[in-house]
Amino acid sequence: MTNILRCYLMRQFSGDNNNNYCCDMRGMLGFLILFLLSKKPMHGQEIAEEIARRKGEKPSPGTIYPALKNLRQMGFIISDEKEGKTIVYSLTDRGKNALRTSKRRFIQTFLGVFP
Amino acid sequence: MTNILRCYLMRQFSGDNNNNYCCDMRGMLGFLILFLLSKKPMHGQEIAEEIARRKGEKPSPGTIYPALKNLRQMGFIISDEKEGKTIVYSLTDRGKNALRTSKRRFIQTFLGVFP
DNA sequence: TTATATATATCGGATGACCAATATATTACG
DNA sequence: CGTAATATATTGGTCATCCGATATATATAA
Repeated sequence: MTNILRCYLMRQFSGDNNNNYCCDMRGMLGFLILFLLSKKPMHGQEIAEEIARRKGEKPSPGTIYPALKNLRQMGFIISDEKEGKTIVYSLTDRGKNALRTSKRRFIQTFLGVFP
Repeated sequence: MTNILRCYLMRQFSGDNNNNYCCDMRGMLGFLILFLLSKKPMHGQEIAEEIARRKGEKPSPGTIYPALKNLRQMGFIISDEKEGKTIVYSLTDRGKNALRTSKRRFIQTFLGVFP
């Protein structure tokens, strides 16, 4: 595991606050993808389209696929056997745990923003 | 107004999706500050402490003050006359509008994340 | 078969959030 | 008064997100 991945992991999903990355608000894309995949397994384009529906702008391939690659390398998502041209991703148990932790922090941070 | 500020403005607060910055998820700090100030006027340290309470980690001075400066330069917040060592910030009308737009986009993007 | 559309993938570059270190000003306390 | 603590502010540097461009593979249509 590279240092970059470790930092990303710590920053986004660690419950341990003894690191310097907690205040970095970047990385909502990974979080959002995990959340979307927790609803139902999807392939890359499906995810991009769902994000487009929510944000009004579709993330480019250069955004979505590296993000998926990171999440896969971290063991948070797994790709089913490639069938044809689509690759369907779903959450691993580790991904579910990561999402749970991440969600708790997200909710706590933005408490009151939602009506 | 510099180009950087314009891009930031467009990215974070514009309802116009015809720009290339909508998919950038960075900048949650500015949004969070606007939200906190909408509850009550605060000075820098108060804001930092409230964020610490929510996130579990206090943003450094090098994070919070440039963020406040940006928001001020964009006309979203205004500083009351400096009394002693504290500078109390509050939202301008433009800041309130920005927050409203930003909030709508935030809620739409993360729909379902909150319980 | 060939052409087009779709899905996946990678790379280079730009960007700006963020922190650590540092500096200054004001207040509080001895 | 001088020292310590608090609040504000700036700078330099690191970092990873994100996009645009490009490439490849598969599926569909002609």
